[in-house]
Amino acid sequence: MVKITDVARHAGVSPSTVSYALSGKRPISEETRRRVEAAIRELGYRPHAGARALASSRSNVLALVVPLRTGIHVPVVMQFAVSVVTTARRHDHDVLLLTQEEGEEGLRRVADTALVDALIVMDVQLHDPRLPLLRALDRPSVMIGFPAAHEGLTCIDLDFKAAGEACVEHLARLGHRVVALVGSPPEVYVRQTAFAQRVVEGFTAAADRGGLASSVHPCEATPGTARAVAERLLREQPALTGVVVHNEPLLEPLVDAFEQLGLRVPGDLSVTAICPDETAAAVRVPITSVALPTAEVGERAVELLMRKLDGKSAPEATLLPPRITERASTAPRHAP
Amino acid sequence: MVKITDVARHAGVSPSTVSYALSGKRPISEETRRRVEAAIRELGYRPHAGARALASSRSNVLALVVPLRTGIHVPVVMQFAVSVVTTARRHDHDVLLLTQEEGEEGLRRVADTALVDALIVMDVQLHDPRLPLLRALDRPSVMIGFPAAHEGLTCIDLDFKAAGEACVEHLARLGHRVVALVGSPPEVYVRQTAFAQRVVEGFTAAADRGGLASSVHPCEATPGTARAVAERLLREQPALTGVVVHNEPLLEPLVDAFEQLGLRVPGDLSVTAICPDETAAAVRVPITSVALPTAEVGERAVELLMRKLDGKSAPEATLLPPRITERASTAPRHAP
DNA sequence: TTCCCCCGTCGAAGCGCTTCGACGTCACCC
DNA sequence: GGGTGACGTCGAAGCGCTTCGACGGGGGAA
Repeated sequence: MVKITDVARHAGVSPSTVSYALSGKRPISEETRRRVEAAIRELGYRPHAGARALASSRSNVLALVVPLRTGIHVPVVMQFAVSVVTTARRHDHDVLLLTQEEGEEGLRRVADTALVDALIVMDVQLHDPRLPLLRALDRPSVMIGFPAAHEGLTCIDLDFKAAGEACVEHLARLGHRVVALVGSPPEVYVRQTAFAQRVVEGFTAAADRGGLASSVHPCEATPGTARAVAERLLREQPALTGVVVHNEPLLEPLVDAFEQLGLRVPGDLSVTAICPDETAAAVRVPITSVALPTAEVGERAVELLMRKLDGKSAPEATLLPPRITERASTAPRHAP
Repeated sequence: MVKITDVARHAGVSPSTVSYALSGKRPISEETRRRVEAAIRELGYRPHAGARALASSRSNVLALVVPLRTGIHVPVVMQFAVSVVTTARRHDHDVLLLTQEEGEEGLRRVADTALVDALIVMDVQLHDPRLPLLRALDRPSVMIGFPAAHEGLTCIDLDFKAAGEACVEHLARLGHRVVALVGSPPEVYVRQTAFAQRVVEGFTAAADRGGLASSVHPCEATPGTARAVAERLLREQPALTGVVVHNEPLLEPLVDAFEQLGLRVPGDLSVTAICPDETAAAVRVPITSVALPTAEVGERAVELLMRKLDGKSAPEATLLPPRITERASTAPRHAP
């Protein structure tokens, strides 16, 4: 293994000079820097991560806790993860993968052993048991999602309440008076997963405000249930003309089911969704949707951490405003 | 931060004794061990990961490279990842997440900086550019998947060729004479992704051997294309009665499409698949399938690495034999 | 010209842990 | 009863890096 002293000798400088040339923490003459860089290249030097972490008390590793629970749409989780990893790399950090299963003990372990410098937590519940721990930890953290009480914590997410409202308001503007929310699986609400709850809030508030008749239906995320869901909706609300879907796997099958029941989309029924743009655009009838900006959320989560690690201030709450994209699935309501 | 010297003082022993009590590398008296453990508990001691890595030249971290490319079914990737993380934790290791995008440089970086002790690589191509690198690295690695030439490397995967064969043979045994393979997306084959290729090999070989008429159809993994795929299959092979699906997202929509075209499953058409058991069992008509044993593969990949890290021998090639489970989607062929 | 300060570099002191060799004690065997 | 190990513990020497204080030399200000 080639170490910093080898580089130093080869470049005719002291080890500390090599270190400063690498970190830029002290000025180094152009000439010296060049010689050091040449030596590094010729010897194929790579600083030892452990030694660096020990001496600098920075591991340059971030922990990412991913949810594994049922009802969570896996591809979306992966999009967050990829965005986090990619952004972390841009900031010269790596990402350690923790599963929800490891729980609080896992968080405490990687933080207390100084394995990681900071943490990102996903799948936040309204009353998340990890909150006290995150507050107590001596390392910065960011939550993707908003718990009920988040003072002293840094959170970022799409403004799901506003997203729910945006969908209803879009439908209301088109003249729809009876709307339904096809939500996430029941267990997601039982766990009080923050984002799902907030969609319901926004949906209901906007419908009430606009005087629309509305109903909320938690639904399994299995495509096979789409037909049954569609039938139930129409049975319970025969005048239904607007649907908001917050359930990725069900989106396409649900549209199919409605059409098989004789309702054209958007002719007889307008459909909007809250999901990644790619998902919405890929459906046979491209769906008007509020984008789930996974890439942006992941990126900004990392950037918030970087600010905190640099000792700079970071906003506690970042709510990304919903952005609705009109596609082919919504249209003005038929004259009755 | 509480360190090993604090624990030592509190327990009335030397730091090295604490270390040995922790690692078990030298015998420690019952009495001393108890005192050390008590001190650790009382002080809330956690060994510093960096210091440990530096002194022992072991980071207790594994790198996992996950594929991000199109055509790869994300939930399956996640299942591998979860299994790897869980198993790694059982062996007191953590997992660093690398994206395919980081490429060879990423592998070299984490290995050369001693950030990780060993590597797991997924989404192996037949002629994977990373092979020379993995051979040259001074750290052990395991590939999930089999490249064309894998001497000197450790690989593990389901025996996809045998899986393809098993599906055809199952259909042949039921009397089917005309079969089709609904494969992964075209780009997967273009990249020569190892497992997809091998399924085709096995499928074709078994069909030829049994004298069955067969055809292979790479297919996009978008549910919306199911109807078109079904129509094409029936147009090209009107006598078709057996289908093998190696394309998770298309499985359920395809079954629906066939039924909409007037073919009952399994009455008129028998369907088998290669996919995780949960996926096969969740379809409306539960699908006879060869299981994709993601949990087992991930677990064994980690265990192979552990053996290698312990200096023990590990088999170079581990091919898991296919296990077919009969469900409701296959039946003897109708008398013509 | 003198003083001061900044630039660029060096040496040395750790960071917190593991590990090696050494040493005293005790039991056991011939 | 002395030799021989095994056991249990200690002290010290690093692991490879960062960082702090120091210092010589040169330029600008007075």
